[in-house]
Amino acid sequence: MTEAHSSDGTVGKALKVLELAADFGRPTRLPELISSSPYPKATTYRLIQTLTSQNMLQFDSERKCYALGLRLVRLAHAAWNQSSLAPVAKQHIDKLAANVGETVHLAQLDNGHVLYVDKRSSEDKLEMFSEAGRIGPAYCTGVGKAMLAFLNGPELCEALKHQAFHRFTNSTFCDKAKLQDELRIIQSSGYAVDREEHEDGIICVAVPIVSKSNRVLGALSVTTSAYRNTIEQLERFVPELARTAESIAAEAASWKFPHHNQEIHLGSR
Amino acid sequence: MTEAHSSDGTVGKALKVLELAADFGRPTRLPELISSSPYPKATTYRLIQTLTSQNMLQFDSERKCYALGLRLVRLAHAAWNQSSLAPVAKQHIDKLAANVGETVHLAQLDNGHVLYVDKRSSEDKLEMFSEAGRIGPAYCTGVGKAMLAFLNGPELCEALKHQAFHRFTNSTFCDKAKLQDELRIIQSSGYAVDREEHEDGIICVAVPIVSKSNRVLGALSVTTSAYRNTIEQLERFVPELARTAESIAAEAASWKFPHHNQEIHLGSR
DNA sequence: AAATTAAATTTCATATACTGGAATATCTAC
DNA sequence: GTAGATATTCCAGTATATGAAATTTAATTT
Repeated sequence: MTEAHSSDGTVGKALKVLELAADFGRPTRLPELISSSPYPKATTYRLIQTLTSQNMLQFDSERKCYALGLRLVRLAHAAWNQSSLAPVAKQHIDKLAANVGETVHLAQLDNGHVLYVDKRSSEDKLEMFSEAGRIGPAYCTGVGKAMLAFLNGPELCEALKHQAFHRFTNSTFCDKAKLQDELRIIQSSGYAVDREEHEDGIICVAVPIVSKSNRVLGALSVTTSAYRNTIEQLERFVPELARTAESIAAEAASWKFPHHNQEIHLGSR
Repeated sequence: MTEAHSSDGTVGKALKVLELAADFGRPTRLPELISSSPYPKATTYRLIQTLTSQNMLQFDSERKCYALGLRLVRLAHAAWNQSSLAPVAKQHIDKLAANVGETVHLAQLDNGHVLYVDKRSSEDKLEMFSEAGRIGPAYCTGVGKAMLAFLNGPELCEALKHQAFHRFTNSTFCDKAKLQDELRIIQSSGYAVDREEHEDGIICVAVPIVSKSNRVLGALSVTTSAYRNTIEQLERFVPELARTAESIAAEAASWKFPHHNQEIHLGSR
């Protein structure tokens, strides 16, 4: 239903090109964009022009390359506030992180992938966007599996289509069947475990955040180093993790329209 | 030249509608969007459909409202990494914040407005998007005035068009002439001061970050409470602030293509 | 400096996708 | 059950996007 059909007319194409620019992960030259685009040269060229004129891309005239525009950062700020669990979860995560003394991640599902929307870390200073907005695989991360396990049939089916099953480490589950077995276990236990499946030396436990109506809203995890802790030690955190997830779900439900249109007096756009 | 003409065909209209949804600052109902849209009902309706299908908006079926989509958060993460000064400036800001022991802001100009892209705070924990992506006025903030002062003629002219000159506090400069006088002072002194012009009780000093070729890249500020410090005390930080700005500009210049396309193995979008 | 190659931009006839007033269907409330 | 609001679809007319090819511009080589 709410699938991102690759073709929603011109707008879909423009966003596809924008996504290409994002995928390069660095400022990109016109020919690179054109050749990686599924659309003909002239079409791609004009879409890029339009996106640039709209500040969704920006052109660096010295280096002759295109990068994502800052307008996206502004829009994402609004998106993060309006649509992510982060503002609702903030207080709860603060408390959780303080109690467990390990890194806490808040993630949501975006197109079958894990989107990290917030993070608390004992050591690091704040990392802002360098963390929030990051994406990762769903099939081999704690938060990813926790969310997948509680999706309903069609949702799961859709999400599974997007899994790459790339082998990151020796422990990575590389096929759908094994993953589905694992998901069943998670369903009954209520939490997921990542045993260095995504990154060597990194383990975590994660729980889903599920609404009253059984919709998966997101997931919460506690991550640590495999050299510092064992899975068993992490599992001690599960009850508190689960309690926090519940609180977040409850607050998300009550937070109908929490954000009032705080007046920002700016001129024309 | 690189102006955001409100009409770049369908794409421009779609983005305009997206912007409307962002401006509400909260999940919005269809009629609200339709009536605030400059386009006819059916057109707006379909643009919303397209944006939703593209995950730029998301529809909350329980509350029957549209909110900005998480795809924006993902895209913004890439934008922040590629296009903002934040990744380049990170180390420098860390050091600066540690030395001055006050809140440090990194901002850039977006369509005549101040866009905060990073922040270091002595007290607060990390605040992620709640800070990064925030916008503010240029004409009455330290970072804003610092940037305006070093724009060239056409750029300044363009930027001034977007200033609302709303009176936030008793100290706010409310007209263009006074602002321009102030900008001249900033030009010669090299730094800007905010004497509670935007928010009562908040003062700051700011310096622009200017490239070798004299282009304004951004601005850096140290903020504090008017009750804790005086402007004169803040001015002691100006030399270090200026040095940091220079380092950032230098590093930005050398950072041609710093980000290699770190392989993220995900499935299809 | 001329020649060669690559990159950026424009042209233009065509086809397609967008448009929007109005009709209709669907939901809500009384 | 009816009124009023909201959501969605129709469809002809048209503006807009399309894309192969041509042209201009810039970068490299000889």
